[in-house]
Amino acid sequence: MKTKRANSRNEALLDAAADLFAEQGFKATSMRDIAKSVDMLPGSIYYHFSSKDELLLAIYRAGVEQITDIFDEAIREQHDPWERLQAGMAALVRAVTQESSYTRVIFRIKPDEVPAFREELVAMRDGFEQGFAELIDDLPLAPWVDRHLFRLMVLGAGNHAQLWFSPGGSFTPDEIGEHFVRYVRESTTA
Amino acid sequence: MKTKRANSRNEALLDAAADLFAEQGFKATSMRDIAKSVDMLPGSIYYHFSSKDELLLAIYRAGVEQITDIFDEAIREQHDPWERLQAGMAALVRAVTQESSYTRVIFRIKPDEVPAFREELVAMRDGFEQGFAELIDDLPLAPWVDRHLFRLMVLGAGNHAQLWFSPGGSFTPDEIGEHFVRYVRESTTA
DNA sequence: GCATTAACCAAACGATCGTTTGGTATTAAA
DNA sequence: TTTAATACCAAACGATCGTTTGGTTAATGC
Repeated sequence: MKTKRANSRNEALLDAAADLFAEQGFKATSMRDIAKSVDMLPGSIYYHFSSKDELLLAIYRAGVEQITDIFDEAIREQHDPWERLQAGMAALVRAVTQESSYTRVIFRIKPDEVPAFREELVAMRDGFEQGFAELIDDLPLAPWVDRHLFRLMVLGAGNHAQLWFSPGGSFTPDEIGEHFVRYVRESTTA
Repeated sequence: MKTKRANSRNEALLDAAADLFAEQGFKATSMRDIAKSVDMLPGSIYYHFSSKDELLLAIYRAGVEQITDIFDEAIREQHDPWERLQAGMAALVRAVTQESSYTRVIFRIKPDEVPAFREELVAMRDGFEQGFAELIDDLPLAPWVDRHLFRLMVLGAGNHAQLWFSPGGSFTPDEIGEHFVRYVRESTTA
């Protein structure tokens, strides 16, 4: 039985760490930074999490859960395969740019930055990308299209949005998803 | 007039630092790492470069020069706008994956990691991406295609190759460029 | 032959890092 | 009313970081 207080501080810590990791990166964020933003002393964090790496692991886990939900919800109401891809792309762009710090951490922090949990992190991310792969499996692509390469191209384009997307810019995530899919749809349709 | 010995040690330092930066990242590479790989003591590096940041700046400069050359040479012999884009894409994929450590550093180290030189680094990278923009300006695209967004999509797809490309994999950089362009060509042609 | 400069070494500096340790209020259970 | 667990604080640990300082050796210029 967990007390309310324990949970709230625990989540506050995760929130603060997720914010900082998403904005400054993992190595650039110190435990002292995190502690300060929740009004704690650095050592006190270790009552809640046993290491900085474990902190990232928890954030990653929550982030993957979030992005999976966002993604699933976005494509659920679409039935045309291309429109499903479009909705998925829009969800991806939202996730890497404006959704939550947790989802942004997934695309900002690379598994190699945390050697101790490298494989776990890769597995988590792959779990999400699997959803994307299924979307692409359902597309009526011409036989000369390599679905693996096609997925990497689309995923790369979406991931890259984290480097240039601006909330006040010319396009919303939905519009970006729409455009990107239109750019490839006719060329690759069987 | 510089002596041969000075230059060779200077270049050896840049080479070693570029290798390490490209493989481990900027923050994860210490001056002691660099020193060790050229059989020097850490402090001695400061005879050649005044700071770690300056080291990266020099590598960035050389890297942009390299990638610009690679890129220009790749598209020079092509005259059809789509084939020029294809050649440019192939060059980009080569640059971010297997070309030289210098070019890979440009796509691995983000300007925000070095606040002191952030703007210089951004300007350098933009200088290269300008070449890409010109390629896309020459494409006979349908009016509904946003060239800015189209460039970001293509650039993102190429950049992303650094995370999945394997020299012994199913595709060469040339083949990747060919596929990627084929995936968008028909859809977007006027 | 002498002075100078280039190219380092040896050693340390202060700062910051993730983390540990021991203690201390506060709360809840008995 | 005592006991015990919770949720911290205060202070420090050793390691590592980028960098500096002062000296040393070898090559070069006059």
